[in-house]
Amino acid sequence: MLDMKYIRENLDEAERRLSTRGGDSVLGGFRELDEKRRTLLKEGEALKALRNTVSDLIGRTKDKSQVQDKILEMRDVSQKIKVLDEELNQVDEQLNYFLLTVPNLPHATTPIGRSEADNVVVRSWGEPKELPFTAKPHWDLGEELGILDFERGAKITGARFTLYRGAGARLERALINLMLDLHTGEHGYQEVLPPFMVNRDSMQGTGQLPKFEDDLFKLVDPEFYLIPTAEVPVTNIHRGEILKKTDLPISYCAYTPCFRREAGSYGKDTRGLIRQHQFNKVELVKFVHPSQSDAELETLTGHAEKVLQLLGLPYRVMALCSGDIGFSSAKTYDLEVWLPGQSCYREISSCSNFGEFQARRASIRFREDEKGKPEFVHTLNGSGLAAGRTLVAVLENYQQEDGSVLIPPALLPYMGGLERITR
RNA sequence: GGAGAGAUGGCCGAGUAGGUCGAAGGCGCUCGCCUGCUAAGCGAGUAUACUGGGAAACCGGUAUCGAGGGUUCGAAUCCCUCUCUCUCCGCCA
Repeated sequence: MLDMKYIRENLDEAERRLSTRGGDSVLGGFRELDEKRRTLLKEGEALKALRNTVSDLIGRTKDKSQVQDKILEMRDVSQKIKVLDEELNQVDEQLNYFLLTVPNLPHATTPIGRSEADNVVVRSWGEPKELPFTAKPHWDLGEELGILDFERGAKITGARFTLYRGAGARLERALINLMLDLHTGEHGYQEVLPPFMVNRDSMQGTGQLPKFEDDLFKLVDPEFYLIPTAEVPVTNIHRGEILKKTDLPISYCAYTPCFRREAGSYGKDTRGLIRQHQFNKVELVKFVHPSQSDAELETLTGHAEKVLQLLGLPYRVMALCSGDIGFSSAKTYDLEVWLPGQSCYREISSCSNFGEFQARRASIRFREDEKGKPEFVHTLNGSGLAAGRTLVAVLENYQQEDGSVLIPPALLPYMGGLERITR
């Protein structure tokens, strides 16, 4: 959520910065709504002030017959207040909805661009492997090795659900454990295990609602939502809180499954594990002092990269352009891992700085000075990493000519002695 | 699922025959005084949001006692609905 005062005082600038995201003007109608609100507010509050003082007088008067006329007068005033309040509530609701649907301002360093094609390669690590034989995509490897059962996943639930078996299930768990151990042991994150369903307020706090309801799985009774990422429950840990400045930065990492409707992607990535309705992910979340968020995005991205480096998986870091960053994000780096089976780079992590956008929605603050006003913290998060896609990358990069898959050295301690997955 | 109790400021905790309660008191915290040091003691201060005025310091208004609605000139206090917490019983991993 943007600062209403900022929009009020810098409407043109805000509009210009938002326009770099593409699409239509988003701030139209704000001025009118805002002014209407303040007019109603002024009028209503003046009447309330009057009522308060007169009611006070009535209260002090012992003989109520002396103030009978005042009582009648205030009865009218209250009626007027009620009408104004109702009108104000409507305007507030509109304004609030409006504010909740305006995306974040792109960061000054976010490259300007229209689409994915305008994203910028920041750096690369490792050499995309040229295998000395025809590389298979992971769905073939997984089925042939009997570790990924797409048909049964579909039978049990439906399309985009997969049953992992044996070494496949073990490999996914190994990856999750490696990531958690790395981030908690080496990078200073506290591990948390949050609820996988959240309420509406939490979804609104991080920006999924009210705009992206279609992307979510929703439970009817009670009205909960399945989390599309651990970002939601973990960022909301501190919703409505004023944090101690000395506690910042706060760093959490969490393993959770993630549930996404993937509405509007019917034709895309229909094969394999790339686009599932349920997938596993280890997420990194930080609450930081506003002056530190730029630097923290770099370190957090580095923490995610470290996983790929440990696994020996070639990747590149992309700075997403203004037209491609998410609704709540000011700046995002995507990590894209090399997949020999598909001869392309695929997103495996997304690391974002949200500035105060989420903190304002969720009211997460701190005080610069003991007596100072509360200010919003900055929030960041990044996948460290998406486990399913990491498994894909391991299978495709470590496949052998005979169809077996070697276990990367970093995972050996987690695989119970298994060094190679074979049929 | 059945029966009961409760939700007040950073924390604890008053306030239930409606009025001067943004809210006593205590603790904590901040500043000052005092004091070989520490502790104790003394004094002052200590919520948030919106809004009006002001360059600012700051001053004024409104709202907030779990959330929403109602009664009333006026509600932390009365009524209704919801949420959450706790205790007992049942059930259950």
